[in-house]
Amino acid sequence: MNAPVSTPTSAPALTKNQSLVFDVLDRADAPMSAYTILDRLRDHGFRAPLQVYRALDKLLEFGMVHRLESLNAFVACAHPESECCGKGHGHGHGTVAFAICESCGHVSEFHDHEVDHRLGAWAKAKNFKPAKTTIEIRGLCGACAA
Amino acid sequence: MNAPVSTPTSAPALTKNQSLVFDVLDRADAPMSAYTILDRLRDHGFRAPLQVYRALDKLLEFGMVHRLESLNAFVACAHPESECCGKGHGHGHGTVAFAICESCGHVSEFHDHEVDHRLGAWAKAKNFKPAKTTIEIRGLCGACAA
DNA sequence: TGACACACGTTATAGCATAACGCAATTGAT
DNA sequence: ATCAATTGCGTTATGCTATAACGTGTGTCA
Ligand SMILES: [Zn+2]
Ligand SMILES: [Zn+2]
Ligand SMILES: [Zn+2]
Ligand SMILES: [Zn+2]
Repeated sequence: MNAPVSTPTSAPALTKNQSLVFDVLDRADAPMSAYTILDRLRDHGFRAPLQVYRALDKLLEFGMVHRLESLNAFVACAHPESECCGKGHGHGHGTVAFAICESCGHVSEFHDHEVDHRLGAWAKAKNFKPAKTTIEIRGLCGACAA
Repeated sequence: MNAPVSTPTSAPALTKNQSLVFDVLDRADAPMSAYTILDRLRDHGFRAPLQVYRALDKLLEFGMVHRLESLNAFVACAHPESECCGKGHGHGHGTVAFAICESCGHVSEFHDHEVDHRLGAWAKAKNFKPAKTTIEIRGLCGACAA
């Protein structure tokens, strides 16, 4: 009864908890911390942080959610469809960058092939094997900077 | 008696606590968390996290220390001398990237002008005003990947 | 049927960071 | 000299973020 429920869609089947967490993030207009997500889901039976973290771990693994390291918070994936660096595992995409507005909280997710390339070139030259790359720009969005 | 002690060098004068914290980081061969720094300085009279965090805040402000967001840890600045993007406030440098070995903890700090340029161009196009940019590559260094 | 994998729930604990108070020393007017 | 503003410091308490360790239930597949 706790197994994932398969759906007619292409995305990986999500369990109930994973769906609840993803829906909260997908509807949010700013990054959310795990504990904020927890509070939003108290009415759906969530009682402990682990319920959130376990769902987040899976959603991160599926590539449906991103963690913003500079905020200790999470966002639903909203990367543009440009699959130029897709890695082929279904939804997958290459390294992505985030622009985070410190005033309104809005996050823009984008991919820049040249940035990826330059960082990859540095790694290759130094014989460094990248596993995960974080790029986050904090600042003010166009609307808030005006 | 708590005022900074001026020195014949060019760097900003550091207070006793700031010097102690910087020395610990400068001698370390891997990033250190604030609490680890605290433990190293118990013998020098440190008793509370705030003593560390306040020193770190100043050192970050001076550009002598960097925070690694993906690790919640700190490193002494070790950027190469290339001052191509120096901002002129003494030691200052432009956006810097970190390659962090998940096996041995070694951190390489580097600057890539083209990456800076591309991220700046994106920001300009989107009318986003960057305040601080984080670039961190987690992976395995040459020595550990062998 | 039994071994296994996986999602789940709960309690406790670990690790990271700041709020709020008050004191001491320095600085730089007036 | 004296006062006000600033800065650094020390302490206590608190809050936020994340994981360890345990046990349960359920579906899968020899
Ligand atoms: Zn994405
Ligand atoms: Zn904004
Ligand atoms: Zn540096
Ligand atoms: Zn290494």
